Parts: sequence; structure tokens; C-alpha cells
Amino acid sequence: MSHHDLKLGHPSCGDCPIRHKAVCARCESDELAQLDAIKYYRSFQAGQTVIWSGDRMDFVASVVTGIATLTQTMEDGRRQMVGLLLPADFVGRPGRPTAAYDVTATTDLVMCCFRKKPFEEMMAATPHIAQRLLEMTLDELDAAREWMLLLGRKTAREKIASLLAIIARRDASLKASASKGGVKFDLPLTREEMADYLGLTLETVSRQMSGLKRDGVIELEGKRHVIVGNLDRLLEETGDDSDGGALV
Amino acid sequence: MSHHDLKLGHPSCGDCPIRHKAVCARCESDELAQLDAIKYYRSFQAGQTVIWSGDRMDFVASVVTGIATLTQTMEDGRRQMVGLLLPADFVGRPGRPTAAYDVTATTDLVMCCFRKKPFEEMMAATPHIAQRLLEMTLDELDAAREWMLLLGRKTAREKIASLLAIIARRDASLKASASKGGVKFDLPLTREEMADYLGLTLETVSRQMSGLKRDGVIELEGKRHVIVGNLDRLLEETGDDSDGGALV
DNA sequence: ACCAACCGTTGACGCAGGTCAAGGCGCGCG
DNA sequence: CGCGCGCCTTGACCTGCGTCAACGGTTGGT
Repeated sequence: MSHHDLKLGHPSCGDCPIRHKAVCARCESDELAQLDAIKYYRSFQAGQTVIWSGDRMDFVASVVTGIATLTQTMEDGRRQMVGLLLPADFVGRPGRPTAAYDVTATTDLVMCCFRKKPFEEMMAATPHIAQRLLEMTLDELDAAREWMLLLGRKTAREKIASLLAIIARRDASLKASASKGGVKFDLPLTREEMADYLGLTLETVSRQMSGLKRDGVIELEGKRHVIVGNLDRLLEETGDDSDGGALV
Repeated sequence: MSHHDLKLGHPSCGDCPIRHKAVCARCESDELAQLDAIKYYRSFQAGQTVIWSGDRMDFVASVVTGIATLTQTMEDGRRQMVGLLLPADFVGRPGRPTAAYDVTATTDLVMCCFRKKPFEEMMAATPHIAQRLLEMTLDELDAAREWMLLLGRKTAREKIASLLAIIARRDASLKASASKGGVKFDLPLTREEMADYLGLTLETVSRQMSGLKRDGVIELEGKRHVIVGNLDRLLEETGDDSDGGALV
């Protein structure tokens, strides 16, 4: 909890990496200027807690770079991750005074925060923001429901494969790296975080990772770097509909 | 699939039971009139399918009375319920052409449907609708995340208790029936539907119901009627924070 | 009246994944 | 350099829940 929670300056929205994907995606330049007036950047080190569930939260924010997680904890310590926040994702709920989940930086993290009160006022006055937020929330709801299927019905191996597939796909689309079939990436999560995400124990995660490696579905370089030789092979292991990426 | 899918007339919004909770909650009377022009009622029998995942869907809708479910199915038949739709809940996603989930009526069901195209146009022009939909979607997202904790981390007994608690609470608040401690209600779901909701098998559901009964947490009258003598006792079994209903 | 379909319960058994425990690797720090 | 610590792996064992199977009650159709 050392105070490495820097408040940074005021980079302009023009060259913001998430300009066209975040809540502000549809804003016109005058609207951006308004947002600019109520925004500030904060950055966090990997492992730092952004906010605890139940704490007063007087901002909402977009993830600019890095990855954060939303987790819920039961009294006896059982933990379940309920959201993985990637760049452009939105944190916080307009109209709610406190945080509903623990928010933690799993990598170094930069967030673009908006003071809540003025943000709420802007939302009421600026349909572009509310529209975009609705769209993003609907996407998150879909993702949450897909995750419910995973948590409720998939086997440990399918869970791991699904998580790897999600990360692989994101990296593939992001970096346009994959030469049809060969994808490599670094896992942004520890085994324990993976376990919390998947509703497993870290031992089971470790065993299943070893299993997928033994069966040639993935290769490992060190603990974190994953090489997927054949993405289709990995997708088969997820238990999902095999149509994978339609040819559209 | 017999054709008991009646299209009903055009009851007025004025005396609609969900008038103040559904997407239209914030609409002024002129806006209601517009909605009225694009709406139609449909009713379904218990057990009927409203729409299959992947089917073209040219309406969105509110549940007026009855209960519907959203479920996802894997190729091999594993099923997970991902949403329970109660009166006032919204079905369908503006901007998406097909249904993402199977929608099924678990009780007799009446829905207020809006033709999708004009509804989308209205949404763009009527902030009241988009605002309300955002609010409802955020609530659903919260519910989905709570459900993720249940699916990922709770034991079978805790899952059953949580489901009963949700239904008990809803009925208690709805009917203001409970004289501090005594709640009774009919389960709107079969054992199999409960299993699909909770990520269990129907046998496990049955056993845990018997277990809760044996331990005096609930009483059963027939298969479906549940009597909760001591709600706090039930809440203890859910594994959730014990603060239950705060004294505010 | 009978039968079939549906829903629910219960028992016996097996296994996937949790639990407990030991140990390995890499890294920063005294 | 050696030590401790965080992260990961692996093994042995245990158990909660799934699977398979039998059976009872209720309802509706012929």
C-alpha cells in the first residue's frame, strides 16, 4: 500500500490509445473538451489495489493501459473474479456511491478517471456518452453470461482452454501477429488469479496447464509465456461451438 | 410447439402492472403514446419456447407477467441458465439481429413486444428510454456477477439456499406478506431448471432440498411450496455476508 | 381404468477436482 | 553468497457432486 499511486498530468484526448473504444468513443470535440476538464490520470503498480469493495468511490474511470480485475470475496476468503478489465473498459457505476467489487491492478495500470458528480451531470446532458456506456454494458453483460456457462458447466480443462483462447484471440487481433495458427503471448495473470477467475484452485490450474502442455495443445516458455501452435486445436478444447471464427 | 402463442390486443399503458419498473418507466405520456404505436402483446404457455438462440429476432420486449429464462446450451447438451426474467425485465438487445440465448417461458407468460426497428429509432431520439435501459442493464450485470460468485465458489447447499433466499426475498417484498420471519412461496422452477440455474444436476438439487428440509431450514408442502420459518437461518446457509437486511 | 409422460426422491458408486504437503526455480536483499 | 519469499509444480489422499438406476406420485389422454 506504499503510495505509488501517482496522479499524472493531462495528456490530450487526441492521441489517447483508447479514444475510439472507451466511453468517450462517440464524443465530438466539444464534448471531449468537457470531459477533459473533469478528468485526471492515475497510475498503479502491478499488484496494487485500486479500490476496495464498499469504499466510497467518487470517480468513474476508463482503463487506458494495463489490466485490472474485479473480484468478490466471501467472508471465509473464497474469492471469485467477476471481471477482467482491459484497456478501454469502464470502471464504476454512475449513480452508485460505493465500489461494489475489489478492483486490483494485475499489471502496471493507467486509468483515466472522471470525477463522478460532473460525469453524471454530463451523462444526463450528453446522449453520446450514455449511448456508448449502454453499448459497453451490454457487451459486458454478454461476457458475464458466457462466463456463467464456463463457471457452471465446463470442466477444468475446458475452463483453462477457454481462458487461454480468450487471451490468445485478443492478442491475435490486437497485434495481428499470428501467421495463421501460431500465436504467442504472455499470461497477464498468476496461477492463483487464473484460479480465481475460473472457479478453480491454483493447483488444478497448474495441473491442467501441464496437461495441455503434455498433450501438445500449448507450449510453455518459463511460467508465463504461452505458445499456441494450433489455435483450432486449442478451440476444440474449450467445449464451445466449433465454428470458431466464421468465414464472414 | 402448438400455436398457443396468442397475439393479444392492446391494453393501455396506464394500467400496466410494470408501468413504473420497465424500460418505459421514465417515459412521459407522449413518449408512451409513441411506444404504444409499436407495441403488441404476446402470451405463452408454461414450457413454451419464446425464441431459440440464433434465431432472427425482430422485436425486443418486456415481461409483463410470468417468468421466463435465458439459457445457453453446449453442443453436447450441457445447459446453463444465464438469466431469470421477472415482470418488468427486458429481453433482447437493440442493435443485434438475432437472439443470443434460448428464451423459455417457465410459467404462463405475457410479454409486451416492441418492433425492433422503430424501437431503436425511438431509443436514439428518447433519452428517457436509453437511460432506463442503461440502469436496468447495470442491475442485470450486477446480478450476473453475483451469480458468477455463486457458480464459481459456492457449495451445492449454499447454491440452493441462495436461490431460495432470492425467491423468498422477492416474494416477501412483493407481497409484504411475511410477518417477520415466516415466508411461504411456490417455486416457479422445476428441479431441473433449478439445476440449470445453479450449475448442478437435478439429483443434487433434490438431495440438497431434502437436506435443508431435514435440518429444519425449510419445510415443504408438496414439491413446490416452500415455507421458510426463519429467514435469517436460511440466509446463514447462503454463505453470504451475514448483515442480511441492514437496519437502514 | 389403464397407461404413459413427467416430475421428484433416494441409493450405490465413481471420479474430477479440492486439500494438504513437499519441493523446485528465480530473484531481490542483507 | 546464502537466505527468504513469491510463484509454480507435483504427489497422495479425500470428498462433494455427478452418474446410473430404481421407484413413487400425479396428471392427462384414450
